[in-house]
Amino acid sequence: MTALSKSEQAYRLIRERIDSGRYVPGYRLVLAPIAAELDMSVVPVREAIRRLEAEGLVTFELNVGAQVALIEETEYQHTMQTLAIVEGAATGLIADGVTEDQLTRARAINERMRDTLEHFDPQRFTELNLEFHSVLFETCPNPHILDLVHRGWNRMKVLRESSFSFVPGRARESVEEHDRILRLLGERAPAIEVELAAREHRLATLHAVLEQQHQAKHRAESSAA
Amino acid sequence: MTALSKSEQAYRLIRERIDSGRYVPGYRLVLAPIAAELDMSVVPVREAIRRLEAEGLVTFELNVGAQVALIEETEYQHTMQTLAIVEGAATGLIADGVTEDQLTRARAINERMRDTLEHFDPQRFTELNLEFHSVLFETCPNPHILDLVHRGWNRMKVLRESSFSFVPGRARESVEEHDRILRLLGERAPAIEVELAAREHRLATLHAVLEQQHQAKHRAESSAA
DNA sequence: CCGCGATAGATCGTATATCATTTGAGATAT
DNA sequence: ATATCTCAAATGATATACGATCTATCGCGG
Repeated sequence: MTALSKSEQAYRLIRERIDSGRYVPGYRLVLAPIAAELDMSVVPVREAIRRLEAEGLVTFELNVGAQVALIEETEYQHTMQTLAIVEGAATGLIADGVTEDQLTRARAINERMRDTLEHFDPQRFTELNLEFHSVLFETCPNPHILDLVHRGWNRMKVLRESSFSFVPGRARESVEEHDRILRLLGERAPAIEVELAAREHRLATLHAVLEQQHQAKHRAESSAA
Repeated sequence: MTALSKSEQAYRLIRERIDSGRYVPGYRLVLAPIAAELDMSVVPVREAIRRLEAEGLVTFELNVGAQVALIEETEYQHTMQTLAIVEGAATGLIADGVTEDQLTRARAINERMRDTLEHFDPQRFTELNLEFHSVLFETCPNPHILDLVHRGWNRMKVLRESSFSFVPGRARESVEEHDRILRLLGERAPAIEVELAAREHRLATLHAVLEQQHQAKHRAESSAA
């Protein structure tokens, strides 16, 4: 009835804790305590950590051990840029086969996102955002691309909690960009157009965050002077 | 002096054998014999196989074991399509920062490819092709995208050996498309233009292979009738 | 003759034990 | 005071052993 190997259990636990931020970047994943907590030996825990390593969520050093992947300044940029590319591509790929039902549901989700703009809840907004894109990706014919999108999302989960805060006003733009993507899909625009719109959608968020960081830095410097 | 863990040794051995085609798709990776051959216990071998699983080179089933990933008809398409997207993106990203030195070396490699067209050697051609793109990717600022490209190449290694043969005439076109990409890069064309050219380059190969398969199938059917 | 259940062999999954490596604290010498 | 050396504790890496699970074969009953 378990149908779940111990290494799978360990994987899920560690993964969940990284996602939730309980294991922050830099946290050392020591085998023995984790194994003890899960009431298993270290062997399955090692396997779980190896999987996480292959996914880029933890870094590893021979005879030293694993720690939750650290994020450099540029890491966020690269992840977002990559996500923009693969998410854009995935959206472009659905352009030809998107159904009216999908569009209807996506529109509904986007309206709910619009509603939340009044009493804004970043957590909820992010959830709805994932839902929005997930609905569209349902009919993506290329599972590889979808896999890359999901990897990107997972990576973002780690990054989000760290030092990258929310950008005011970006949510509203985001909803409008969703409108635009839905409109393009609805009027059966060329796939490349849809792709680039989706890509820009993600890149716009990246640029907004970078801009905000730049300004925050500038403020800090002038106040220090 | 070893500086190499056993699980790493196991990983490399298995990986090399998958790449070289010695372990064909469907081949069952049984722990004990591999461990015996490498003179180690099964534990590091398991870890190695887990890594390969995370990379998609082998599939895994609980309590049954691992086998080299099988390729369905559509798998090749999806892999090539994904590779077209990420390789295109990577090429687009270098557009702004490409150096004259890179272009010179890439041109030289492409000329060597042109030379091999006379007495054609698919193996050699593929090597040079990788070299060509590698030279360009040297300055790619986004390591994530590069990683995706390499994953794609690895995946292709597995697929190439299987059932997807060479397409006559495609090599010459390929060299010409390389010329085109180099020309765009040389005249500092917009990144998106470079990206789409590189993407098309890869997609053209995909379409050529599909077309050839379609014709082969058609021939088989009419001769059967 | 075919289908189904029992059984044995193969193989995987995990625990325990041991060896190897790293790291840091304390001692010692310069 | 600082640098380096030594050694012990912590931790990772691997081997071995055993129990669990699957798979294929064989025999039995329909």
